[in-house]
Amino acid sequence: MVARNKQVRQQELTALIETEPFLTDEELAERFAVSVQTIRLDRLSLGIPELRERIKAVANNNYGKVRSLELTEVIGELIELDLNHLAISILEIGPEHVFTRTKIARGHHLFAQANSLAVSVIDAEVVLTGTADVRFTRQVKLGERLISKAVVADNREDRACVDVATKVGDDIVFEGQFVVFKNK
Amino acid sequence: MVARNKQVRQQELTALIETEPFLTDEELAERFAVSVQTIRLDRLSLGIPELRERIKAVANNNYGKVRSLELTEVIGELIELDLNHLAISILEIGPEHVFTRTKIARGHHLFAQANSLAVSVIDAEVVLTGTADVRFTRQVKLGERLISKAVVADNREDRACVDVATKVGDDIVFEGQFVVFKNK
DNA sequence: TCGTGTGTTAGTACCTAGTGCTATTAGAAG
DNA sequence: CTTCTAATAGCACTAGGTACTAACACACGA
Repeated sequence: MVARNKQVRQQELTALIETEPFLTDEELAERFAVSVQTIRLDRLSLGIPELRERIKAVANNNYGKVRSLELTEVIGELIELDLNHLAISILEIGPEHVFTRTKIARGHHLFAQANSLAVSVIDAEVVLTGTADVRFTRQVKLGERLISKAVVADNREDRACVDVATKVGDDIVFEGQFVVFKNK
Repeated sequence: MVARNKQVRQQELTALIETEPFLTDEELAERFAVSVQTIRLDRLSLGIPELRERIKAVANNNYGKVRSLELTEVIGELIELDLNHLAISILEIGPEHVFTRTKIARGHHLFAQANSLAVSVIDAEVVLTGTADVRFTRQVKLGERLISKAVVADNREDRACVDVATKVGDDIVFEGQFVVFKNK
């Protein structure tokens, strides 16, 4: 049996593994109705690592990722913090931040970076966002590095006003005024 | 050599695997200066699965999580959509949305729900947030269900104005005015 | 002192999901 | 008919285990 569908199979294999990375060679062989050895050769020629490596990659990715996206107190990497005055953070836009079609970052990630920075710059037990007035001034693309700077404009007993500006290089991509409340 | 440190070692093992789940029995044996077999017996009696299962668990967890948190087009569950007029979504506040200490939801999740709803209600190829004016009117706690309603107030050729209100029960917890831009 | 029990180590056979290599075969094209 | 490619098959080997058996050290108690 000569399969001139080799090319087709290899394309489908690549696509399949992208959507379902947790399939063994044996399961893949069944799906494509070829031998396990053929799948191995395909993987080899396509540079697709073995199942256990694929699982590890997913695990590793997310072991860091979920932490940094959801479980840390600040979205992005906090690189400077002068409580009640100034804070700076960096966020690198990865595939998880963008619209799949356009590769443009979703607004709420920029908001999240700025909001968490505005909250963390204030020195109080509990700080919550009250109001925010934000402008998205330029599109942010996959791979760009957002540098966000929060400056405390007004700091009273129960509330503070924080101005946040986010840049990519010299371009301002986001500006926001946050009014945050301090609870005892 | 009688080790009365068995109990201590097992406690430390449990803790270590929680913080560093990607260690083989051999590496663990070295750390605790015992034989590999001892580590195996410890894992067995503590019910700790083997390395490959631990990796799988991490991968699986996050394979679902990242999708639902980051890769979906709309944050929350879209329950009604009348393009260019109205959209409603529901978001249940889970542990991943709250500050660990206070169990209060982070503002950017409320923003994300509202922002993605405002973007999805507009019928165009590419829709991006331009400006947003938002107010967080009440704290949202772990376990509460946010019902967000987006109404298109003004819809022009190149831009639209969307009002979003989010409620928990009858309480308004978030209000926002989004100006979104349509790109061809 | 002699057992007995606990903790630890050692070793074997087996498993999965592979790698890497060497044939061998089917079938189409020259 | 030969030659090439795609596919298949088999073997030795690997990591990181499971499951089990055997042996030994040492403390404690009668």
